[in-house]
Amino acid sequence: MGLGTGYERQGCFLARALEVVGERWTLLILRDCFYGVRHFGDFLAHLDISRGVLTERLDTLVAAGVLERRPQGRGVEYLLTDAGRALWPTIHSLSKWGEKYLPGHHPPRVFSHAQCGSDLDEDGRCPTCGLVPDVADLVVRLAKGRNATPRDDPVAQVLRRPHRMLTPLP
Amino acid sequence: MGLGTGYERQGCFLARALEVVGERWTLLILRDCFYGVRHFGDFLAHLDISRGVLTERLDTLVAAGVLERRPQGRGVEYLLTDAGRALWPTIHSLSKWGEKYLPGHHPPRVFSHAQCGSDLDEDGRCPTCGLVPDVADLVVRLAKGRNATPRDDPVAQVLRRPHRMLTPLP
DNA sequence: CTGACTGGTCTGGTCACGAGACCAGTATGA
DNA sequence: TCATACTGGTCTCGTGACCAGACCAGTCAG
Repeated sequence: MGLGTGYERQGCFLARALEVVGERWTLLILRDCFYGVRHFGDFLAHLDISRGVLTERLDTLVAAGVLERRPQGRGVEYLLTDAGRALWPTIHSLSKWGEKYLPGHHPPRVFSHAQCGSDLDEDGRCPTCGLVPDVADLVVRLAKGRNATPRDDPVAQVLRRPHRMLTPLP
Repeated sequence: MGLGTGYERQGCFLARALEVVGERWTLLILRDCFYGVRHFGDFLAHLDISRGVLTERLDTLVAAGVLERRPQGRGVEYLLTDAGRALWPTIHSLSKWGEKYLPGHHPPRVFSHAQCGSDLDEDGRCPTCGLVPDVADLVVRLAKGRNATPRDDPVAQVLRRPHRMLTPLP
């Protein structure tokens, strides 16, 4: 769909935001970016997304200034820009909403403040420091519990152990 | 798509949430619910959405426990449940993100705390009270500025003046 | 030079969406 | 009492997005 997904006449910034970030897969791609995924092939393996759609979404996100595309070594890196990082509160609150109100057959991921080790509360605040830490200062880990059908790609494997957000992954 | 939008293997509550709330139009429907829209016909007039899709989205939201469907007088009312209201932080933060990082040719909507009259900050907090007010205690208004192509349905007309969130609209 | 790896493009079938015609139940008014 | 309008839908058909998988081009290692 690219830009102008049919929400033009809404005259509303929620609609504008959804033109960039509201398409199928986009928020999951960004979630992976926060986890530290940077390469085309890793997105492909971790999300069950088709190549064509992944290409299109990455292009849209780069065009919108949410990701930066940077050739590197053998390959290409996609990195969150400041605008991209600013989406963290949205992603976190939607995740927490799902955890609270929707049934799921898998353990949630927990975010903790790297400096003091406390788990964040529902609003993303560190209960010890009282502040909302920067995403780069968070560690994700999987809560205890059995996942019925765990994935087995390289990204999923790294994410079984605690991992510092935004640091390169596999 | 209904439930099971193809994100099943993600084992992640963000994906679960997106199965309910991540399809085209859904968040805009919910935005309208927060504004106080309750009737099929008003959603239809305010969003440029097709009848079939609107029907399907409302059904999905009711099935997921986000909206409640209640026959009333002549017609039917769709009301936010507690789970539905809990989506406000997500919608607000995404809106604010769009306002800050995306170009738009229209004035933003501003939310203020009804009790003390202060405009909310970026995190949805009332700078005077220091707390995050309940959505029901907010008033929306349109910031000053010209909208290039304003809408002219009944809902849009009411929303030109300040309006208490969640109170019935047209 | 060859083979493997990465980041793609292209294609063909399927499924979701948009527009608009149609319809059923309930009030309302003459 | 019957015609009319209003509300909340359903149905159909054409178009476009998505998925799976084949294919491809550039680059680096051996």
